[in-house]
Amino acid sequence: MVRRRVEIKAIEDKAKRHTTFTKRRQGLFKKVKDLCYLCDAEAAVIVFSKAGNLYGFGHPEVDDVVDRYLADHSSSTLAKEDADNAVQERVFDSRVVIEEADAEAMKRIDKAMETGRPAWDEMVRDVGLSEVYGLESAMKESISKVAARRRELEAGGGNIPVGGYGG
Amino acid sequence: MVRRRVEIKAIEDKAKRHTTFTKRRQGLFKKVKDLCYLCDAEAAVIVFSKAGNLYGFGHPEVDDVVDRYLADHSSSTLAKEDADNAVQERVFDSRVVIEEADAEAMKRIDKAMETGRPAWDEMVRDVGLSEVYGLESAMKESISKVAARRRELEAGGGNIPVGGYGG
DNA sequence: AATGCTATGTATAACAT
DNA sequence: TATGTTATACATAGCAT
Repeated sequence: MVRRRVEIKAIEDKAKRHTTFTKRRQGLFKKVKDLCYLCDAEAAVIVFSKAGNLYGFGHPEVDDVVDRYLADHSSSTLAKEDADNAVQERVFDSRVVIEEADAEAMKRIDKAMETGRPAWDEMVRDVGLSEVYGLESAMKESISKVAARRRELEAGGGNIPVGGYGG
Repeated sequence: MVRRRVEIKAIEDKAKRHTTFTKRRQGLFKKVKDLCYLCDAEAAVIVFSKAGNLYGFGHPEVDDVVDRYLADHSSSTLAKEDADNAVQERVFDSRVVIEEADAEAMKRIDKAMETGRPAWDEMVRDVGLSEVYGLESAMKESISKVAARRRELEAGGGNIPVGGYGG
């Protein structure tokens, strides 16, 4: 039990890696919780293990924070800190891009939607940069609304449409 | 400089809260980075300060992890740890729900898309639970592809369509 | 494999600038 | 208000079960 200073490099031994992953993941989630409580913040962590398992913690909920992230970050300045602690800034105002791309792109998008979802996916392969920005932005906007609607319904308050599929 | 044991409750003093937020956020990001390096994991943290500012860290990128989360978590079991360290399980296989809701719901979705994006948003208000599951799931699937396509284009490799809006 | 223990490394609260 | 210093609380590597 000497615990030498821990080197930050990939742990090769599978059992050891798993133990470290479990312990540090727990510690990480606690840190997030404390940060939220202490500073009245909202936060989420999403972790994929090497094996591909998904672990998440969020306050108030992972999904809430992710939805807010999707709604916010494409129309504001995001300060991202990369792995070397350098800071990169990215400014991206989706509304401008949408206006530029709107007319022609939306025509193609609507056209593709008419023929059903598979074509929708394939269509993405042929889309240009401005279009993809507009498309992604529009979808993120919508998905926020859809997720909000889902939570509303899950909470039990939703108004089921006539002839709908409630439940 | 006595540093008494820290109580986990809201810090009222604004200056102190800000200092704590900054320091703990930095520490948190480092923890995530170390976890990823040590255990060959992928992870992202998203933090909204009380003031509403967005901070993020991810390996390899916040967006990559969020995209993977959106693609994965609605079709698998997610073990979520809540604020009290209890564990909740939520199983949600979207594919089953899609099949159930598909025919009628997709007709309405396509119909709404034909008339443009505003109607798309409004339509969500009238959608039922099964439909909203199918809709959300389909959108998450598609947004993954769109985001992937965007990154591809941003990396410079994309094939700009004829008559497109490249740049 | 998961959990408990404890020596020790690390994060950070209070303070100073 | 942001950054640096330092004493101390906290997280956790190594080991045992």
